[in-house]
Amino acid sequence: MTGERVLRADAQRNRVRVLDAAESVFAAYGVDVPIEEVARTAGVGVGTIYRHFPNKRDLVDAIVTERMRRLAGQARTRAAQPDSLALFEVADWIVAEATVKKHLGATTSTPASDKPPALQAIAADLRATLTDLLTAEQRSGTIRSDLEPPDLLMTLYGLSAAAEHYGWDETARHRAISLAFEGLRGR
Amino acid sequence: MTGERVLRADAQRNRVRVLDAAESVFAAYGVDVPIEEVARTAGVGVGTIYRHFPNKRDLVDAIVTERMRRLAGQARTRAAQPDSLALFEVADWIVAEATVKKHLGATTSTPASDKPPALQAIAADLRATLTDLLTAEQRSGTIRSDLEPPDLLMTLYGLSAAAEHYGWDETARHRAISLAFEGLRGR
Amino acid sequence: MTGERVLRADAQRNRVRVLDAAESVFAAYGVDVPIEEVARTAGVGVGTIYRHFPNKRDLVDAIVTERMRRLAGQARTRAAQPDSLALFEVADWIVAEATVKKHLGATTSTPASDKPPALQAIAADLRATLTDLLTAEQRSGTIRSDLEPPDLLMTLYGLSAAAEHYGWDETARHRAISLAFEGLRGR
Amino acid sequence: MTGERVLRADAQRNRVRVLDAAESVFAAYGVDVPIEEVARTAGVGVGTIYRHFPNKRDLVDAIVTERMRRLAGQARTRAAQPDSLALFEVADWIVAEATVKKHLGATTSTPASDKPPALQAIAADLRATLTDLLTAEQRSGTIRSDLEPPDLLMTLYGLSAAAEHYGWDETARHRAISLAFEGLRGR
DNA sequence: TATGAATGAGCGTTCATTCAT
DNA sequence: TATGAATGAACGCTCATTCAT
Repeated sequence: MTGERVLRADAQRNRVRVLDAAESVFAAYGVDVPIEEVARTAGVGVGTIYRHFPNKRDLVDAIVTERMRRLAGQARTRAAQPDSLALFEVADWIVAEATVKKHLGATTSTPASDKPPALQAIAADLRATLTDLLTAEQRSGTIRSDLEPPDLLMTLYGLSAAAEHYGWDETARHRAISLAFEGLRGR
Repeated sequence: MTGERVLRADAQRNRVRVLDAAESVFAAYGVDVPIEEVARTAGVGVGTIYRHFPNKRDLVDAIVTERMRRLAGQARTRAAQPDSLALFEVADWIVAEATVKKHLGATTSTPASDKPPALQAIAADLRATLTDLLTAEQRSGTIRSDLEPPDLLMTLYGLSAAAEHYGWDETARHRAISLAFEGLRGR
Repeated sequence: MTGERVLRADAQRNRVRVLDAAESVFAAYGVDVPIEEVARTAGVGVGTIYRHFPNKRDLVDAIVTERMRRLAGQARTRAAQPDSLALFEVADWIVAEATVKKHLGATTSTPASDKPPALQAIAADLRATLTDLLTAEQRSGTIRSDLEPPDLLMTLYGLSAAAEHYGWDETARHRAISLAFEGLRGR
Repeated sequence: MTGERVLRADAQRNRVRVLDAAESVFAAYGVDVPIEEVARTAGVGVGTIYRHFPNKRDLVDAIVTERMRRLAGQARTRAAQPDSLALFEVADWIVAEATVKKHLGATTSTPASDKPPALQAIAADLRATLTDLLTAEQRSGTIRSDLEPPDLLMTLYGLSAAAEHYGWDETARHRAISLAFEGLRGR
């Protein structure tokens, strides 16, 4: 039993190494990079990757899910103590994450029926948090009351896509988000 | 001479068929679709495609260039008689075009040094037109004077990406653009 | 009838242009060069080439046949007035011809059952002439009497292959042939 | 460690199978034969070939290099105890090897700048050995003193080409080499 | 269990040959 | 009849996935 435990720990460490390697490799060269490259970066054989992730798609989804989980958690925490900056900050985190081939953004903003259930649940959670933040801002009058959650989501999607495309640093990101929020704020 | 004309006409028709097929196939399945699929859709052999376009990349570029040429032309014409709606309309055309894998948007908004010169020139032309329209609006006070052309381009990029992702119809598109422009307009 | 004659003359001219183009193109880039390249060089369409030569192989054979015909003719003429230099001179012509991918040499020296009858006949004629010259030299004692025609042919083949490979000029060619003939001459 | 060894052994066996298959297939049908055919003959998938040899050219070069390495080694050993038969024997080995599309001969006799460094080095070594043998024979007066190494190389090239073309057996080979060497020997 | 060698379907591209003009 | 556009089989090569070790 202890032996099994040790093995599990080993496997777990490998899983993490693969995930880390995949994340950086995909971010750098796109998801079309061969699995072999990920294996090389992770310092494991391809077989090991396939043991943890039945196919390439699953690996990509796992990365997205992980990133999203982190994001959704942070967002929920931040939303627990809402203030006038909360929505902006959460939006900033989301846009900042927009790297790995837009996959994150894409998954954030739609039910995405072809995504694994786990991911869909997390995305739904994030959307719920965003909706909460939106409602709060509308209640305090800082965002136009005629906006719907999808308006916010689509704005975040556009910002994420642009962030990925232009490779925005923090300054550029803040400027862009501010500009977009100006529109949401209304007169 | 007439004989040559006839031949040309035939080849030209095939070129157009290929272009049309490629446009719809790429739009539907992405540019990673096999050339063979494009050929099948066009009702020609792969060799015919390669006769007209030395390689796949050139085919994609040709589509983007064509779309962009149309757009840049329309935009320039519209910009010749500028009024308070001109920028919005041009933006609407651009966002409406956003289909073929975001390539159009991507090319509109950056110098994209790896694109063929013809495309770069057209993109530059479109950017110039947009800058003109922006300046005009700023002069008439309908757009914040502290905005730079890149702010407009990035906004259009984000909108285009979202349009492609959500598959917006005209109504959704207008709403999104209005919202974004609200931000550009300022208080 | 006259009209037909004119047409024939036209066709004949095209045939020659194709043959000339093919000869120089094949010599320069090898027989693997696309037919299209030959057509371009000849200033005709590929269809014209295929009208004269049903397939690529036939075109190559036609060139070889033509070269060989010239060679066999020259050789026969020279052999009509045999002297102590005749064999050397004929050998020199043959080796000098060795360019187009060794095809000439290859065809010169074997029955080559997969070659067109016309070519085989000419090759046989050339071989006969060489045999005559060999016999004459043997009779006058300048070549070892124990040599058989195949010994001569194989020597010429080797020299031709080397000529093609090294791109010998006249000087190098003469030196090599002299050296080889020294061996044939015997003590 | 043992595990690694075993794996290596397996891969090594496949490498050899591929090399053997390629050698015989290329010898039989020429190097233009599809890689697929080599794979079929070796009883492996094409991917396996490409795992061992990045591209077709490398496979061909590997075969040539291997043959040449064997040859250069044998030659050097034989040249260490030179006697009046040494040069003839080495020449015989070289000519006997002349199969795989003349590539071997071609590489033996020229610097061949487009060949891999390893092959060039081995070819240079073989040439050096031949030069040594030539010099020795000249010193003992069995070969004309006015001959240069290139004369010998070109003779071997011609003999190899002929050997490949005619498919000489040992008897024919010996006769041809003797004949050629007669010329090198001089009066 | 981890490894990485093996597999083979699939892709981009070429080019001999055919055929509409 | 000459033209060159169209065809499509075939090739070199890649890479997701499987499997022997």
